[in-house]
Amino acid sequence: MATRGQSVARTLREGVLDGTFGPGERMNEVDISNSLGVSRTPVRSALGILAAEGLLDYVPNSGYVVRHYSVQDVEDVYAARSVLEGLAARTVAERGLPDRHRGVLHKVLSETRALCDAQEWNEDVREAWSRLNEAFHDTIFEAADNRHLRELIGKSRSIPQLQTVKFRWHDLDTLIESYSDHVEIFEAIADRQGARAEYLAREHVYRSGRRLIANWRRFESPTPARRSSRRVPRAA
Amino acid sequence: MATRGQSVARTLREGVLDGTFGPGERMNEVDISNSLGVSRTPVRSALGILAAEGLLDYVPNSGYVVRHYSVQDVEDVYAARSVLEGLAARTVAERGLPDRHRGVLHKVLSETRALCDAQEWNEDVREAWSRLNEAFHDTIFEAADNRHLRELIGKSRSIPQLQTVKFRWHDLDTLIESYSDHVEIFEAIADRQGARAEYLAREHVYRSGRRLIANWRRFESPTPARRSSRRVPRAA
DNA sequence: CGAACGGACATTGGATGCAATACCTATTGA
DNA sequence: TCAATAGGTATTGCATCCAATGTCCGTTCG
Repeated sequence: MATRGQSVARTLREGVLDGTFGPGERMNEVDISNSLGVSRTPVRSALGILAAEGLLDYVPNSGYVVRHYSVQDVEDVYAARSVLEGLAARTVAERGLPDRHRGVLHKVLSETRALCDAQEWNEDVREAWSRLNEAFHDTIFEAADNRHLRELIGKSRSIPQLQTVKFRWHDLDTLIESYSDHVEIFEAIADRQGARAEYLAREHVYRSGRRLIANWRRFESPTPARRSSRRVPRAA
Repeated sequence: MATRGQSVARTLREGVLDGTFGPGERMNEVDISNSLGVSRTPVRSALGILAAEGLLDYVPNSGYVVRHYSVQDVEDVYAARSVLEGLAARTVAERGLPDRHRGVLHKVLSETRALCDAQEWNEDVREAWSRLNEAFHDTIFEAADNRHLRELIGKSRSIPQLQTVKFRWHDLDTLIESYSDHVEIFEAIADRQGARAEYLAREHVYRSGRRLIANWRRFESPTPARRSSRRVPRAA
């Protein structure tokens, strides 16, 4: 096991990503340390890390609040992600896809294909596809073998509330369209078509982003106000 | 003034970037806190931040060491930077360059031009050009108006020892070539040529990176071993 | 009745003390 | 002479304590 600070950071990171902590919500040190059963020290360390990662905003003498991602922010993230994924795809296409990664991609694609053919849509399918989608992109990044690129992409995939928005995001048509994109990207990479692979990856991410943004707009409209209760009103 | 943790982080960050702390060097908490006249707490906070930024490596129960950037790492960084700068240039070209930024760029370019025409090369010229170069790129990022992109680029510009390597990096020919690149990028943006601006920015960063990498290789060859003295050998 | 002022409190920022862990070294035995 | 082990020590990890700061609320004065 790692240090407590690290595990607290992981826990809090998950909470921010899956929406347990809403946007604008204050991260109270003593509350968190009480609920996690540790002292304030590792909590503070974890909060500092999450702020450096961009998940929290920090104001001196006031503390940390969950960063609010507007529609504009999500658009910005996906604009950057598209060129980064394009770079990864092009790099792999030009350098050649190692057999190991080729095998993984093949497996991922055939499983996704099975999911498409089943023509069903439920929570299990959504979950399975989510993992397959991540595996596809991760494998390409790994094959690109660029540590810095992986770090940047990691940052681009950490968006507060992403999980909850994604939850109502997908449907079967999305899955099929995405699968078809993946197949083309894979073939372009396998055929060493660098420019084409880059273009396809960019376009794929752009389309995914556009769908996400549409849902993000619906998601954030009902709750435009950022909660910011510094202190709970005293009882009586 | 901000908190002590923040100023300590700034100080240490500069030290890592300008080579005061060499690659692989241990960041001893008590030494740092003594030399800066603060307690261990803000130092620990600062070290955590720098580790999250990627400037330090962290191993539990051992502490923080300055991250070693190999030639491969620098290549990776510049590969990512080139597509990010390309995205920024294209974005500005497509959305149009605001008058304010146009004015700044014009001023930066004319000052750079004056530097080229002077046909001199000394420490002051190098310093001035370094600032002008940063201003040029910063202005484009600002005009691109993409918060996430700026964060990613910031990460890509934080490389340990960058300052010391850059110190012996430039010469007059480099300056002239770079100026000519900047002029073309500016014109492409002003003419709303999005694809061309992206290509030129990419190529410009690629060339800059290639030069830096050549020097990096010369720089790191003499000291391949990463210093890792956990404790200073006791005297006698 | 409204606005400004003052006090109290919650919360964060920093310092210090203590425990735990790992490393280094010296010693001993084969 | 080399290797393994045991002990000492430096250093980190965490908890707690104290100071500082900002916010909220009640009161008072215009």
